[in-house]
Amino acid sequence: MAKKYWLMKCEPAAYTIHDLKRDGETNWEGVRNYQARNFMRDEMQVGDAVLFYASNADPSGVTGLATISKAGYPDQFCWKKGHKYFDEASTKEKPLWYMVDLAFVVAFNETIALESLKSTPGLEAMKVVQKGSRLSVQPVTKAEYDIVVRLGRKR
DNA sequence: GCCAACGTTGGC
DNA sequence: GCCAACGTTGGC
Repeated sequence: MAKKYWLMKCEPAAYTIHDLKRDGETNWEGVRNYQARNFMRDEMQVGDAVLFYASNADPSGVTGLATISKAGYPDQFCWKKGHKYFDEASTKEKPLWYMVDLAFVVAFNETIALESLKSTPGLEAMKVVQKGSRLSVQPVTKAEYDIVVRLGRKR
């Protein structure tokens, strides 16, 4: 399968690109949205490229790059009673939610703010720049990915 | 911290 | 199957 490109959101209070740099690799668990789940379960492949996006941040924007190091597999945290992400609707026979693993690639020196994304030609169609877009895992095109990487390298 | 936009739930 | 109520997301 051809390499795909993604944007994945996370609040800095939960996890940042610097945490990922320190850890090298992390589990991307806790996604509880069907669209996002379907992308992780059905489409993500090892080696896919990821724009790491900080939401609810100052400023919000892309803070670095990551890559998929493990493709979609059942979210283990659904099965832990009492855990924040416990969900009894998900069983080992029929998992409801999925997670992937991410590996660190690079942290940008400066956040590429949402504002910059909005004003950059070629990125108009990105979901993240559209008002009210809450999807935490979203596909981006190679062209969009390349533009963002170029913005990141400049700084 | 506010609040608009969105997704999900549940009564009917 | 509609839609109001609710909970959550995320920009500001």
